[in-house]
Amino acid sequence: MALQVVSKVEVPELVEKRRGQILKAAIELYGRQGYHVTTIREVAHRAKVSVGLIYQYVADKEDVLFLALVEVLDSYLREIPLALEGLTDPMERFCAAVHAYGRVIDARIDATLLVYRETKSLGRPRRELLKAREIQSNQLISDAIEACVRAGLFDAVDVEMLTYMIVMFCHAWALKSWRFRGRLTIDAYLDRGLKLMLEPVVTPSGRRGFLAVASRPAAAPGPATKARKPRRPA
Amino acid sequence: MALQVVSKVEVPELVEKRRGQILKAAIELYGRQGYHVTTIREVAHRAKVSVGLIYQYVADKEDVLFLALVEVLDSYLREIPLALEGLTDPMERFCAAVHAYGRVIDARIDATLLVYRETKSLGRPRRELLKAREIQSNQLISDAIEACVRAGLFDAVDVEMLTYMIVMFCHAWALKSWRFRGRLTIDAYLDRGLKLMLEPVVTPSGRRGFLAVASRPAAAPGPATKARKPRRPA
Amino acid sequence: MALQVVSKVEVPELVEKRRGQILKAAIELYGRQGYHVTTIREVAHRAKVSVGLIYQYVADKEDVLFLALVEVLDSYLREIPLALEGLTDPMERFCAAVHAYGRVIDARIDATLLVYRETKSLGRPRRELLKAREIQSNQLISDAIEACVRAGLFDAVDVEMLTYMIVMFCHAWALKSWRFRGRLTIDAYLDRGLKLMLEPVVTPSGRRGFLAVASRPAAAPGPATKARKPRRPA
Amino acid sequence: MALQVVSKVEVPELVEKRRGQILKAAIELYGRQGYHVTTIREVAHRAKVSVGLIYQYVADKEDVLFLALVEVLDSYLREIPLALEGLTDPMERFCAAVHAYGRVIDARIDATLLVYRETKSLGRPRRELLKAREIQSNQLISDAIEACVRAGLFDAVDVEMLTYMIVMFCHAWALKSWRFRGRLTIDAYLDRGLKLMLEPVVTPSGRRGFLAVASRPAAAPGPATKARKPRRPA
DNA sequence: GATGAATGAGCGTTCATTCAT
DNA sequence: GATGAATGAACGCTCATTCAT
Repeated sequence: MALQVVSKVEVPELVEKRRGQILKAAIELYGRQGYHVTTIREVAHRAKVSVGLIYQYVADKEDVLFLALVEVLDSYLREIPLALEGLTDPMERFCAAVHAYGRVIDARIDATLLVYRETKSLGRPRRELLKAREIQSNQLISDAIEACVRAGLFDAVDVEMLTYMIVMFCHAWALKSWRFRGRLTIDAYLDRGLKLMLEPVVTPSGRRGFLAVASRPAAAPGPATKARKPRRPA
Repeated sequence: MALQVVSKVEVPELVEKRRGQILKAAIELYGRQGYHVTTIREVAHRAKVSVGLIYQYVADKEDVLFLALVEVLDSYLREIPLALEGLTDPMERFCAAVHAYGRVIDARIDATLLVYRETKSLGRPRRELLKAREIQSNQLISDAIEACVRAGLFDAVDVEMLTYMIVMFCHAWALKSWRFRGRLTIDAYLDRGLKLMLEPVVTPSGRRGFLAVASRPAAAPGPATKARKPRRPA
Repeated sequence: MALQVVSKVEVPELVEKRRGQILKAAIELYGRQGYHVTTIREVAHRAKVSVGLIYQYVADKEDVLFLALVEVLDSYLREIPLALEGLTDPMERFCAAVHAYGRVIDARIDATLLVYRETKSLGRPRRELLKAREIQSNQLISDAIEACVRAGLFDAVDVEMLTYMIVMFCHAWALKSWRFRGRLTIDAYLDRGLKLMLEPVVTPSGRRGFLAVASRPAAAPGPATKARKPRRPA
Repeated sequence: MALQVVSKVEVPELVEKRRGQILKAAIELYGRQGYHVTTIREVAHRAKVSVGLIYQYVADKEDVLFLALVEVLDSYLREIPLALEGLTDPMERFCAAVHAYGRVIDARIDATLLVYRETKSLGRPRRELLKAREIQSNQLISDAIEACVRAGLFDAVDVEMLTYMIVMFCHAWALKSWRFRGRLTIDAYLDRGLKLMLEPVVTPSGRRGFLAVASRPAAAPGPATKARKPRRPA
């Protein structure tokens, strides 16, 4: 199938390791310079392997792009659940999810833009697979929203639309990074946005929890955010 | 300067006409297939001119991209003021501006995505020029917001942030068109979004006007929106 | 015939005038940058005419080269007899001829090199024509030599070989101009060379005349030679 | 530096071998047709390699020209010392040097002309390097002259001027090959020229040696000269 | 007669991909 | 499994030449 990326090498650990090297290099280079402008030679060089080796783990230059984009999307899918571990309060979980999402994006702005810029360079079926991955991320957010609704913390809302707006707002941090970067931390940015978006949604009973969560210092800073300014309560 | 695109032909009308042909073809092709994948030969062919002719009006392939992106951004700057002509009520003007913005985007989804995808392929100074163009569009929206604030229709708000959210929301129609396209018209999409975003912002006195404007059928459908389904009141 | 350069314009004075403009520009540009590197556009620009005009007086880019080379060679054929006018003494005529030759070359070093560099770019028959022109120049020199021989001023010599050496010596001023230029004037250069070459050739009776002619200051400096240092008698 | 020609392949033997192939083809083609008229494809074809391969050993077309010209000049520098090996008599060495020079030129007339025709196509620094190479060749000749002077075989002469004349005379064999080729061998040509040029220079004591050397049949014909006619003693 | 916009063949160069070692 | 030299299709771009005005 066009979806499969075939490797001439069989040993799974080797495939994992080599592809890891290659993709790391590729994501950096594609993210910085763009996919089409980056040559396989450059990727090989940066990954400290030979050109030939790449073609043992991948059939195509396009395969590299595909794997790279999948890897970026997967990193979102790994990070968000990680941030949720141990949290039980729905409001807390919701906020944690959004912040986790924002932070992965902030940590890899170029990679995020890469997804936006180069998804179209892929064939139809692979684009669909990527879309599915994105929907999975969204699901993590909308699950958190629905939990809040069920817990009576949010009004009954158009969950899909709200999810969509939140996700777009997170992505916008990367898409328009020149606008707020340097002036705001990702966390401050998210809090301001959430407050605006949730105002009409949070129930009176949810409001306390929301305020508490939103205004407390970020629980786990993570390596993603370098500077952190005190968030000013709206 | 790197910003200037020089033409070997002097006659301004000819430059206008030929560049028009070339850019139309380029925007279509770049929008559909991507910039790097599209050859100058393809552009020439689609514009029904010879390869050589393109190079009489442009110094290199990157110039074509630059002019294409400028043209797309300029079309926004042309359309929004057009939609405002004759309108005096601030609320009406605000809504008209947003809907006009949304409609140009809807009319040229691929072109909008093109801007997102390929701006990075340009050199620094040209990227800055494009950013300036975008800020001009945003200004049109934020002016409309401020007028509403002055008229007491909106609360005093963080105008910059609100503008930003609205703009991103419009762009999102293109960026995530697969999500709502076919299920919603651009106007319905905008109304739903605006309602969500403005809820905490509109003053009681503004509310009547807002509802009136937002729920009436789109005044001038324009050529942008093909299908139009009745908007369901939220 | 391939030798003919056809003009679309009939009026001979016009052809003369226009070709003059074109060739002046062409010789300058070809001489400085080389024939292949120079575009017809550049020639047109420098000649202050349009590209199209050139093609009314010439069929080909190669035609321009051909005419240019002919013009250079013809200028030699014009200058040498001019310098001989009024002179009757064979020895004087001989020296005048050589110096005249040297001076045209000095005056148009680039043009002379052009002939060496680009003759091969022409088709066979035209190359032959050029060769014939060169032989005509040589004839002027060898005629002068033979007159000296007949007058008993030179021994009976291998006239052909001597002519050849003198001609090459003149050309060498252009071919290796970096070697003596600035250190010697063309006249000093010629005198030194002639003395060396003629030593075994001049008869005792010729010697007085030779010394007299060779060591007197150049009769007509001409515009060609800028600096002029007193020739040191060998 | 602009002087260096960089190769993407590191292995020195391979570089040597491949460049050898490429340059052989290039010198032949450039020599026959001219540099600008010859395409890289033609060179590749004649060298029996692919176009791409050339660009692994050279950065651009101009590099090929540069290496070609250097190779031609170097072949002079290799051949002359070779012809001197084992010879001790200054007069013998002088004649051997000149004949060796003449023979390499005769063996590669087109290559010699190539140097004259295309040196100007190179950038300044490379042109200087070539000039330096030529001066090295000249040095070999002038060293031989000076040895003769020291041995009392030549009068004290303007060594520089004499060297220059001899060198030009050798080059002239190529530059004006149409004149004597077929009628004279290179050796006969050289002997005649030398006799003329050296007449006023050779001392009585040197004369015997000179005549002996000059009129004996060429010691080592070498592969350079194909036809050989008996030299007629002057 | 003169112009210069338009054409398109053809060149230099790149780079994804292969395959002998 | 890994290497990197070799290939050649294909692209961006130039420029001699034409021809409508």
